[in-house]
Formats: sequence, structure tokens, C-alpha cells
Amino acid sequence: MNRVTISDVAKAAGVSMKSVSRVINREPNVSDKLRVKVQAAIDALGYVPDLAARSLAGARAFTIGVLLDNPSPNYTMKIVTGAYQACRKHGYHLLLENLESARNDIAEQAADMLRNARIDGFVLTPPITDCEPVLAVLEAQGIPYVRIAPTSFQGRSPALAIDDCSAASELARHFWGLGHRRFGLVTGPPEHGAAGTRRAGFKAQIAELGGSIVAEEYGGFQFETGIGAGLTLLAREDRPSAIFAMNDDSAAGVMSAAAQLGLRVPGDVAVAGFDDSWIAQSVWPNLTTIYQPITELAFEATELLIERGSSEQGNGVRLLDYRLIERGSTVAP
Amino acid sequence: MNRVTISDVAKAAGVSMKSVSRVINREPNVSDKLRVKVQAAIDALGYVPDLAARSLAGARAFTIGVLLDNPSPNYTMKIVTGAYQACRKHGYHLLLENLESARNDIAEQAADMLRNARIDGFVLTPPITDCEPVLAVLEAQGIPYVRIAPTSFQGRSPALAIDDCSAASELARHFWGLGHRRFGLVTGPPEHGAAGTRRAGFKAQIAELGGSIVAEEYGGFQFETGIGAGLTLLAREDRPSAIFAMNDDSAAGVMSAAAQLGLRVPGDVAVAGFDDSWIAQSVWPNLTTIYQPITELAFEATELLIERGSSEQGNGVRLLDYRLIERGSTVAP
DNA sequence: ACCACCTCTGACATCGCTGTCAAGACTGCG
DNA sequence: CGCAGTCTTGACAGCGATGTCAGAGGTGGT
Repeated sequence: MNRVTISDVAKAAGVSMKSVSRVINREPNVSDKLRVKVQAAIDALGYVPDLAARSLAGARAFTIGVLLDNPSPNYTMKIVTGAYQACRKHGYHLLLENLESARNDIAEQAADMLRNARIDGFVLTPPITDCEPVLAVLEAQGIPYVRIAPTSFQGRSPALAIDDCSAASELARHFWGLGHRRFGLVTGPPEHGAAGTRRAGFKAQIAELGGSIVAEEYGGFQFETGIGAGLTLLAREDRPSAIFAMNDDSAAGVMSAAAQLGLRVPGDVAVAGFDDSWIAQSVWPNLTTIYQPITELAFEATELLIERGSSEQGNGVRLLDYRLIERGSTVAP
Repeated sequence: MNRVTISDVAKAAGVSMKSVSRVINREPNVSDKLRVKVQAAIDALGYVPDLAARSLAGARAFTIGVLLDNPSPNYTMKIVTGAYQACRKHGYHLLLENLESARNDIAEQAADMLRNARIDGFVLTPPITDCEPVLAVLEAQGIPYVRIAPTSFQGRSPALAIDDCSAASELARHFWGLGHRRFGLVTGPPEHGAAGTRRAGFKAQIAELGGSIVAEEYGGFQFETGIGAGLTLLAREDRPSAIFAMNDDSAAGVMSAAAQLGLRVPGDVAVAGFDDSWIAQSVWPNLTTIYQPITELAFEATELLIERGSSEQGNGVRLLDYRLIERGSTVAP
């Protein structure tokens, strides 16, 4: 292997290995002259530091872990993509780790995982993001973590999210503007905090406008359970003219239920979802929904972890923008 | 950090570091007595070798790369899951690498990627699996690779696949058994070799049985393009009674097209797809399709790479089992 | 009993980089 | 001009494993 090493660069630049190391790591107290000289040698030789050696020698592991426990390949893939891009950008490794937050031994799972690898920090995704035992284990080991879309233990770590509440409000106003007054709700899993926030935001806005929520049914974030919720809601005598499901999968289930009952979407019932996941454009008519920047959330979370220290920020929640996406599934009643 | 190191184990077992190393790596010429003694110490201390140190010191990098260029999150996620499991099992790192096989500089992309990391081997997924410049770059560097579902350059590397041809035949016989005689085909992207194999297998079987292919339309593996193909096929005067799309996404598009034309699936037209991807159960009626063990393909491919050498096998194609999944989208005409 | 030839084990250098520490080069001030 | 205090640089010892090579112990043939 003809790899270029740090000592090749040092020789080429006529400086010590350590100086090259300083330039690479942007350490303070390096003169401009030296920096320029070294950088030129690095560029000329096409030097790329060896991750294994860096992590062996130094304090950092150059690896970020992502804790996953989401059944939706869409969601997971977007998270992985974002985290991966951030790692790529900074020359880090990405480690995926699947935990099962529903099991009792979740703390043990987390501890096991830590035994196996050195990791600089973790990105926690829902529903692990709200899983206290995991937070406790990480804190006990002093490993930094960033959470995505947490709804519990605010301020316990840096976090990234969208404003689920006002997103749901905006969707409510969208329906209202079209002329809908009577609504059905398809709820998410109880442990999924953000789903509860969406529901509350929607209801609050509708109440403020003077509309009514005819009924709520459990949709469980899945297509199948969404069908069940849809069938129940749509069979009612006082059928709502519009249904808001807490994610796209269950919204697609509602649309399927409508088809089974011979009702047309959006003519007989308007439907909206949440996430703008892939399924939103794989049903007909395409689903009106809220776009969530999942990839960006993961990217930012990962970068926050990597650059931690360079700008010591607090444990606030950083909100990214969502966007209402109007598609064919919602029209005036 | 209280990590247990190899010398802790050596001390505990009363042997040299090197002996511990031998046991870990299953090197030959180690007495049973020593092996047992060392293994006991390893277990007692919960020792896990440090990947960074191993890869720095040794010839292996303990990292497997997966080359990806597939727009479907479903497919990609399943591949990643399988590869990840294999890496996990053997204590390897997994490196994801996105290439764009449609661009001209694909060889350069591949070369760039190799400059940045030491990697023991690559898993190539479609369509990169059939991308000659990439194969050439890997071979030039002497890096082993395993391909998933290749249709070109057979015998140039080990490969894993399912028998697309006979899977498509089976689907054809399924339709035939239900009483269908006149078929429409929704094709895949031209560069996707396996799609061509499916088509050929289906046509050959139908021809042998004496049925007719009314028409073929380009479906491009995507939902949107599937709608277009469906609209064209279903508007024909001699409308086929059954449609086979080369993947599930485009099949779902066909179903959507049927709905738009006021045709019912499966009453007016039966539809089948291929992959058993997530969308197959997210449409109504659920889609009849061929289950492909994508996760297993990736798992086996990765493991083949990791265990390479221990059993030097040739460049054959190893076939895994597919399975016809009958769901609601196909009934008798 | 001796030598050649295995099999098994250990000492030690080494992989590429960073942390530590000390020394050299400057600065400003009395 | 001298000295303390800062900024800048380099020498060197590790990080935790593996590769190499030499030596210890056993076996069989003569």
C-alpha cells in the first residue's frame, strides 16, 4: 500500500510530524507561514489522515453512533442519509445501532453497545429519543448525545426538531380555508411524543376557529391500522369531511379505507398526513402533508456532535423549518 | 477509559500478548490447552479487540464497503440492514458509499473513494453491479468484491442473486392458473439487467403456454412512470386482463392508473409486481408479488467478503430462494 | 545419543498518528 | 541589556493490536 503518511508530508514540508498534525487538527498557536507550507505539502501529496491511527493515538474515536428503533424504512433511511453526509464531510465513521426500546432490558442493550466500540457521540432518534434509561446510561459514561424530536426531558441535551404544534395548526388552517368544518383524527402510537404534539396543535387550532372534531381513532403510524381507523371514522353517520392522520402511512390507510367503502378522495373526504414520506407520492391522489426535513435534522444533529466543543452551546432545541405540501388529497368539501 | 486490552488478557492468562492474538484470530499451531486458557481469560474480562488498533497493525482494515446507487429507500435500507448484520456478527465496520452510475466520471468517483479509506472489500448493488468501469477500478487495486444480482460479466466475481427468470415464470403460471390469457407488461429501466431477465422469463412462459402479450409499456421502476404505463395499457381497446410490472413501485402506479380510469383491481384487471417491497402492502388491495430476500443477499455477500480466504470459492453465482406472494391484487378474470 | 524437523510460544519492532513536555524564538518591560 | 512570559516548534513515547523471527520443546530416524 502506497499510502501517504504524515511523515511523508512532514518531510516534504521540511517540518516535524507534530506540526503537520497541528495543521490538520487546526490547533491554536501555529504560525501562518507554517500552516501554508504544510497545507501546500498536504495538497501536493494528496494526503488523507488514517482514521484508524488517529483514533488509536488520540482521544477521539472519529465515530458517531446513531441509535435507531423505527420500523419505517423511509424514516430510517432519511436519518441514515443525513448522518452519513455529516460524517462524510468531517471524515468520521458512522455506526448504526439498533435498539429495541420496547423491551425491558433497554438499559442493558445500551450498555452492551457501549462496551463494543469507542464512539464520540450519539444521535438519538424517536422513540429512543424519549427513552430515559438510554439517556441515563449515556450520561453515566459521559458520552455526549443529541436528540431528534424529543418531547420529554427537554433541556437535558441539545436537540433538533420541527415545531410539530404549529405545523399541525397550519394544516388545520389549510383545511379550514378550503371550507372544512368537521374533522376526524387518526392518532399515533402513545409513546411517540411528537404525534401527541401534532394532535394537540391541530385540535387547538380547530377549536379556536370554531370547528369540531367529530371523532378520533387509533392509527398507530401504520398503513394497516390506518385502514381500521379510516373504516371506523368513515362509517359514522356524522362522517367528517376531512381527516388528519398523524403520519403519512396511516393517512394512506385511511385513503384505502375510503376506497373500500366506495368513497372518493378528495371528493367525499379530504385526507392529510404528516412527514412527506415516500408513500405520500405513492398513493392516488397524492397526499397533502407536512414536509419534515428528516435528513437535515440528522445532518445537523451529527454535525453538532462532531463540532461539539468548538462552540459550546447549551441544551436548547433547535427548530428547523417544516413546509405544508398541498397535493391532490385535499380540496373543498 | 477502562478498556480491557490484549495485554490485560495476556497477564490474566499468564501468556504472551501474541498468544492471545493467535487465539483471537484462530491462527493455526495453537495448543488446545493454551486456547482454552486464553479463551477463559477473554470471557472473564469481557475483552473485545480494538478495531482501530487491529486495522492499524494488521493487513486487514476490518471494514466492508457497500456501493449504492438505488433511489428506492426500501431497497437500500434492506441492503444496508443485511450488510450491517454481517459486519456486526464479525466485528467489522460498514462503510456506505453512494456513487452515481449514470454519470460519466463513474470510474473517477470509484477511484476517489478508494483513496480515502482502507477497505477490505466491496459489495456492489444494482445498478453498479453491472457497471464495468467500477469493476475495473476495483480489480486494478486488487480489492475483492461481491456483486448482488449482476446480469453482465458473469464469472468475473462471486455473486449472489435470485433466479429472476424462473420467478417471473412462476408468476406467469400463477396468472395462467387463474384463467388469464392476455397480458400487459410494464418494463423496468433499460440499464437494470434483472428487469430484463424478468421480462424475458415471463414472456417465454406465456408463449409456451399459448397466451399473448398484448402490449409492453415503459414503467421505469417508479410509481409515477408506472401510472403512465398503466394509463396507456388500460386505455387500449384490447385491454389485457392482467398486468405484470417489473417492480412493486411501478405496479402500484398501474393500480393507481386503474383507479383513475374507474377500473377495479383485481375485478377488472389483475396486477402483480416484483420485490415484495414495503409498498406492496401499502396499497389496496395488497399486491401479489415475488418476495426477494434482499437483506439475506446483502448479508451473504458481506459475509462472503469477510470470510474470503478461509474457503476460496470461485466466481459463481449463488442463488437464494424467492417466493411468490399471493395477495389481493390477482384473482380470476 | 544425535541431528533434523516439526509444533508451539514469546520478545520486540512496527503500523500512523496524537499527547506531553521541553526547548527555541520572540515579545515587552524594567 | 537582561529576564520573565508568551508564542511556536520539535523529539519522543505511547495508543492496542499484528508480523516477524528466533527460541523452546517434542518427535522420529539413524
